[in-house]
Amino acid sequence: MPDTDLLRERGLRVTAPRLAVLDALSGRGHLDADEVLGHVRATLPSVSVQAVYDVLHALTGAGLLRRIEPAGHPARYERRVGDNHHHVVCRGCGAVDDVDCVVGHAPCLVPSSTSGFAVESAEVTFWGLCPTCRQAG
Amino acid sequence: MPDTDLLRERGLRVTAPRLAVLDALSGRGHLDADEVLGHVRATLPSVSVQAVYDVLHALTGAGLLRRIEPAGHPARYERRVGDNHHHVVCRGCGAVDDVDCVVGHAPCLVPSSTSGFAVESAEVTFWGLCPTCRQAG
DNA sequence: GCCGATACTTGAACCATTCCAGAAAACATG
DNA sequence: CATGTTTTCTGGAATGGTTCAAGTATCGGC
Repeated sequence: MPDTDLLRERGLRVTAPRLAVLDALSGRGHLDADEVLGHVRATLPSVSVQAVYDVLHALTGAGLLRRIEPAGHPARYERRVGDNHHHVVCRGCGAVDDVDCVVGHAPCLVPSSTSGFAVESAEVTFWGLCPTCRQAG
Repeated sequence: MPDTDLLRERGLRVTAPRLAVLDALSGRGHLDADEVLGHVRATLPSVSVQAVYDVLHALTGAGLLRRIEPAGHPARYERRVGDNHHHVVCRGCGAVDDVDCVVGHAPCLVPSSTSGFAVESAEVTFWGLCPTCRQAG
C-alpha cells in the first residue's frame, strides 16, 4: 500500500514531511531522529528538527513506526511493526539489527512472579558486538 | 560480607559516599540517581550530585551494582547482581520490580539469527501496570 | 475556493547526565 | 604517625536528545 493511503487509513493528514520520514525509513530501518532528519532534508531542506520529532511521534502513535530505545543510545525508529520481533544492539557503536525469533527457554518470556503487576508485553534485547566493532577490537 | 570489604575486594577505595550509596540501595532496590542522592544526603548532607554519579559508575563498573535503563525513564540501580534476573517496568510510573530468570545465567535466550553479531547477553523487560497505577486507572 | 483543524517553523526550555578544574580525602610507604 | 601520590569529591558549567510554546502555513471537508 502506498504511504499516502497508509497515512489516511490511520486518520493522519498526508504531508510532505510525513511521506519523507516514511521514505527515509523504508528499507533502511533503525535510524535515529538525527539520521531521519538528514535523509528528509535531502529532499525537503527546510524541514525543522521538531517537525521530525512530531512526525516520528505521530507515526509511532498510529502504529506505522516502532520506536526502539537501547539503553545509553538515542531512540531509533523502524517501519517493521506488528510482528513483535526483537533486536540485537551493538554495545560498541549502538547499531541495531532485527532478530526474528528467540530460541529456547520459553519460561523466560512468561514472568514467574509478577508482584501484582499487570504484564502486557515482553521486550527482548540482545547485546553484543557488531561485525565492524568486533574487528576493531 | 561488609560493604567495606566488598569495596576493597574490587580494588576500590573505601569512602563515606560509596558506603552511603551501597547502604541506600540495600533492600530498597531500583532507585534512580536522584533517589539515591536523597538517601545519601540523609546521613551525608554535603555529598554532591556528581559524587553520586561517580560512585554509581564506579560501583556498576566493579560489578557491585547493576544499572537498569527502562526506555523513557531515568536509569535505576540495584544491588542484586550476578544472577541475570529480569525486570517488570510500570508504564505508568516507571516503578521496577524483579522477575526471576528460570535459566539463571546469561544469555537465557538465544537469537535465531545473529546477523554476524557476537551476542553476549539477553535482556528481558516486561511492561505493564503496577498495582498502584492499575487502581488509579 | 473557504474555513476550521491540524501540522509546521522558530526559538527557548528541559532534564538526566557528563565534563572540568581545583580542593580534599584515602592509603602505601618511610 | 607524617608524607606523598593517587583517587575521589565539590562546585559550577556544559552537553545532547528531546520537548514545550506561540505563531504561521497547510490539509482537506464543505
